[in-house]
Amino acid sequence: MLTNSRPAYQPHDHDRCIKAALTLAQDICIEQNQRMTTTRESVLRLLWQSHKPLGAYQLQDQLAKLLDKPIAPPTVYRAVEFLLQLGLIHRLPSLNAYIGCPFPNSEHSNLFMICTECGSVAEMADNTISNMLQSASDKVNFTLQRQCLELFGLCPQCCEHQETANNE
Amino acid sequence: MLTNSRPAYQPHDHDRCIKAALTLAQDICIEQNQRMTTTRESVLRLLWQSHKPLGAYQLQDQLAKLLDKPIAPPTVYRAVEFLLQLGLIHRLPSLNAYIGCPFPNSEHSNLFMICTECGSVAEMADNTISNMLQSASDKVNFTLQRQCLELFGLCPQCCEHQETANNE
DNA sequence: AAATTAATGTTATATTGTAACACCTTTTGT
DNA sequence: ACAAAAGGTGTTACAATATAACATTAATTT
Repeated sequence: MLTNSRPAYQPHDHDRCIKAALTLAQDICIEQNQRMTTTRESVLRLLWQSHKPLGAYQLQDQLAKLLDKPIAPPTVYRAVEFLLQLGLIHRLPSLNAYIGCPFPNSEHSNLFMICTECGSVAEMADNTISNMLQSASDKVNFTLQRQCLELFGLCPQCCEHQETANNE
Repeated sequence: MLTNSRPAYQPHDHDRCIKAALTLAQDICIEQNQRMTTTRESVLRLLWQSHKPLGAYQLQDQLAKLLDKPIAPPTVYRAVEFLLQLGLIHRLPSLNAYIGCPFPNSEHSNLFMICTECGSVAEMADNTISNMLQSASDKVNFTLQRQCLELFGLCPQCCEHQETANNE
């Protein structure tokens, strides 16, 4: 099982997270003969700034500030599209938002645990689950190509807070 | 395992599907002391018309024709909201679209198999999968509340078509 | 350096979803 | 049966998300 639930949910040296993600992204770009431009890298950096997903228009605002110039929606969507195709980020359809992928170079099943309280998102990749979905698909003759699994609930922190709140 | 993949993918007496769904919806409304109005029933009927999901504005058009009067977006969204809350329909976040739920009164896991070719959607409920997601959540201390699982691929028909096309 | 390709800027607009308030219809209590 | 209350719909306006089309600039190739 592959997951970033530890770092997503707990305090840690996040600058290292970001740096690692950006370096890896660079490598992947070179490998695939793609260009990691300033805009694209900035968007990726912003999506790694926290473990909470950002919408396109939040990205627009933050990108405008970061680059200190006006940014129009297409710029954001293009960068996002590029990063999606390289598997460097994911789109969370139920939130209309985007988040950095913690393991971009490994095949995985796009399983997200979304905290309904604080909005944090952790990703998990689990072969057992993938295999099970594959065989469930087989059973009904569905040719599985790709998947997006969104789980909603409470992250460890928020769950604890709620419990203590209830006990008062 | 509970699934509507057979009827979703194969020709069948769909009028009976619709009728059954509407009757069941009526029962659930009475049980929950809610009102199944003309608008709501029409929307439900439209969402059962085919095994393909409809967007809000497609619903708007079709509802306007069906009721022969102009319909504004809020009317659609209200009906949809109502049906969602009763569990009579689902929203497919990746498609911004809605579809009738084939087993509205049973707890289930919202697993959809979306054909990327023809757009048909089948739903499946499988305890093994639910349990597995539950235990995966437990492992990282995530308190699972609800889930939405979207699988993308080819339905049996479209898969077959593609194969024969490739063999020519 | 010119030609080509890739990326970005810019404007306008399409699509999806809501807020707010007026009006009507059904239910409830007397 | 009637008034009051609650629930549902109509209407207008607008917010939020996403894309099309074309002009311009930057990078790469020849």
